[in-house]
Amino acid sequence: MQNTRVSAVEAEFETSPERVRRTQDSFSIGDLSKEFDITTRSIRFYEDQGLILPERRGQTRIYTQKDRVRLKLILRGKRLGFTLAETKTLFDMYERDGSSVNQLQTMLRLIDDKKLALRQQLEDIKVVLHELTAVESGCRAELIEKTKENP
Amino acid sequence: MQNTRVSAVEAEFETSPERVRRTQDSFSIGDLSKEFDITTRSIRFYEDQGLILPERRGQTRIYTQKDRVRLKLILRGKRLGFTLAETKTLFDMYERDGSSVNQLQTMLRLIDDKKLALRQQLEDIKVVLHELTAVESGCRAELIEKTKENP
DNA sequence: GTAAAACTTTACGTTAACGTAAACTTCATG
DNA sequence: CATGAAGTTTACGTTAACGTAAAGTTTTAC
Repeated sequence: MQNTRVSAVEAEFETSPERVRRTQDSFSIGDLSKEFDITTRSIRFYEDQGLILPERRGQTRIYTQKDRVRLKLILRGKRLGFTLAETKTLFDMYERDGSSVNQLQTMLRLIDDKKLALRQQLEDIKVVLHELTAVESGCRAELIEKTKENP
Repeated sequence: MQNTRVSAVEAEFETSPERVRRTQDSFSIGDLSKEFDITTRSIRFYEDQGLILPERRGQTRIYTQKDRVRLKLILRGKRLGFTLAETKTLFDMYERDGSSVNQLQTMLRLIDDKKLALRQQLEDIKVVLHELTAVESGCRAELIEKTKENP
């Protein structure tokens, strides 16, 4: 009974069958597109890019809980500014290295890069906001001049 | 002798011939590409998009001070987050309305839009930075766990 | 006078993440 | 059994701002 506690990140990857029995365990592409409010085109695109690999019943795609979790992770990644390629890297890494120490380190590197880039962006935006305010002041002053000239 | 003072924005548009006599009054595409550290391809592209209209001596483009000033404005616009299309709108407006009250108002609207968008971006980035930090903490905690398990 | 440098036009390629359209099959339902 | 919903594949289109290559002309330098 060691390891009753499941880490947050792994909990999203490993689908403990017992805990989800009460909900579905397979989904159509429509189900998922509704649940996550994305188009079926997007879901198929993620498959094209090698991020998901649903089973097939004939032609039709059948998605498991694992696929569903992956979708969730893809979308979270997007919110965090990861490209699909970066997210795929993490997935591939997890495939090859279940224990995933490697993956965690890669994730940390990615996060660090993102944070750096975002901080830079933050600074840039602040600068531009100031510049914009300056230009704005200039414009206002000029407008007042013009309005004086032609009342 | 009224109007000795020239407004900042107009000063960039109107090239007072007397004030620039000591420098060149025509430039090659190479001159400008070096001065502004952009490729000649970019300069020709701006022409394609209708932002500049240099004279020609035969095939060769001859740029005047006015063109040079426009280039400077294009680049400033880019720094401020304006698209080429937006900058073109301002140019076109100036062409049709030299007095330019209209232009100033449009500029103010554009600036306002940009500021709003940038502030939104700023907020978004802050949120993501926090999320990233949270995920990072999770990863670190997990790494420590893993390292304990397999010393 | 010739070779290199600078200039020209034309036009396809790039990036990311899908949108959109066409043309088809499969499934459920009244 | 027809029809409409949901699914499928294929493949071109979108956006912004150029990059890059090819193939030609003109100018400058020695």
